[in-house]
Amino acid sequence: MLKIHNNLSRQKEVFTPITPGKVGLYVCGMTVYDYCHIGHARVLVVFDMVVRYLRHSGYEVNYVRNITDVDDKIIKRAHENGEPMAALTQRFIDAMHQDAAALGVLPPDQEPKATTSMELITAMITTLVEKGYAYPASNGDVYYDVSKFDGYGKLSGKKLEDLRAGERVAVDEVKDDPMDFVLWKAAKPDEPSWDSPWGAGRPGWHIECSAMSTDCLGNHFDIHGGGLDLQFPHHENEIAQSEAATGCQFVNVWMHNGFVQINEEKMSKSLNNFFTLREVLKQYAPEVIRYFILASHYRSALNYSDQNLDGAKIALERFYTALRGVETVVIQNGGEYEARFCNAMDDDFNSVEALAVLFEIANALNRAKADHNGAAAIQLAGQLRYLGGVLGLLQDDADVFLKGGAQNTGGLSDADIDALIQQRLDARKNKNWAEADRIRDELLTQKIILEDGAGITTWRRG
RNA sequence: GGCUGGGUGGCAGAAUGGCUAUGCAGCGGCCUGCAAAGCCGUGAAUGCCGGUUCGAUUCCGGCCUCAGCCUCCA
Repeated sequence: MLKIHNNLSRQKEVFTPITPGKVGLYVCGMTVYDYCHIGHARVLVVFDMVVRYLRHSGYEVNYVRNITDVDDKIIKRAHENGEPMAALTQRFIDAMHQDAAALGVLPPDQEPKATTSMELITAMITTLVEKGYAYPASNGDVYYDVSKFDGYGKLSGKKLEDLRAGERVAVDEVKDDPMDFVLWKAAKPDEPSWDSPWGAGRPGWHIECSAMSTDCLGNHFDIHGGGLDLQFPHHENEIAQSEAATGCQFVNVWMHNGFVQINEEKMSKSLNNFFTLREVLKQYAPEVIRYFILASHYRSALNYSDQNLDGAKIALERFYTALRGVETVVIQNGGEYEARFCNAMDDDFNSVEALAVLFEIANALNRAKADHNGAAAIQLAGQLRYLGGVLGLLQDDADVFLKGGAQNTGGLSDADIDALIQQRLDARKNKNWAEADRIRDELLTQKIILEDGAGITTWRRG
């Protein structure tokens, strides 16, 4: 029985889909004007894990993840670069898809873009204006009137009066209320724009998600996710827009993943303390990053550090070392471990405890190998790969992972290494331990670690 | 100022009203020419102060402290 922490109620609830057996899931994706950073990687991986587990549990999932391809920052960046907005966004959409694929993130079922959803967006704004929830302002913008929506603040736990008294709310002359937010922005000269009943302009950020999510999944759907920083105001505003427009509940379960922190501080564009995924991938294998993300609960803060990434690498080495040398046979279940694995995942996607179960399988697998129990080893290896696959992990060939190591450009080729190992085997045969140790040390300076087995020497990159 | 969520062994990081996390590191042993990997064993924790309870790290209250939201942000 799957339980999910619902941020709307701030507690774990038994998950009950609107339509039995089916799940509609919408996740706020990226604003494409730069490369993905580790925070984006976390959203991608966390909800990929959620989708994989929902499917493993037998649900038919319709996973929608949008792309914001028009907004102030994009327009600014395109202007700085002196390139058309569409060229800029396409470049970073392609980059994002590459990054997601590297992390083993499966493509969403639908990936709507703001710029190709303008009719939906203007239609929803029209409805909001007609119903009296929105008003055109003197400057050509259209604003949402928060005072008209009773439930405003229910997701973030904020009260309008507190928000108005907040330190950082700027007073804007054209708004009726400082908390009103923009649905449609009138175009300034040289800005990309679309026609609308209120003149040429572009959508405010929040409305696109209301329009696209209800279009793809219906007025009322199961799960909406995104980073914790989107809870307010973005998701709060989505609720206000969608529920005012449709007259029914928007979303049953709200899920937010925690931040990636660096030195105990949130990693963000505005603080300029972020690492792009591409930078990190120069140092660590993609699966190491995926493991690092899943080794903390999705709602906790995730502290980025070389030490923690190194720990993730070592943990994966343990798994792949256990899998190495065992014939790969596809097994479609986790055997005796499946129940505990699922109990962990059913508890609000507790991937950390699920990984602990995988370590137990690795331990049993190592014992089976030590006991020369080949049949048991093959079975356990299959179960480990199967359950690992539910998390999107351990699908690589063990030798490929272990010999791949860090970004080893230059240095010794596999053939060079094999030749040196052969020389060393000859030396060992002659009990020339000094020469054998010399070769081993020489390889170690290149971060090649040798492991002498029964009559065979294996190696890996450290 | 208003509102959230945290503080667990050397590190990372789960869980729990009484019993075991898990990984890394440490210590002892096995294996090895020596290592590495692996196996077996082992020490080590619940911010502070009260309360409830036979018993609290877990529930309640207060305090200290950290992070976050209230402005674009995954």
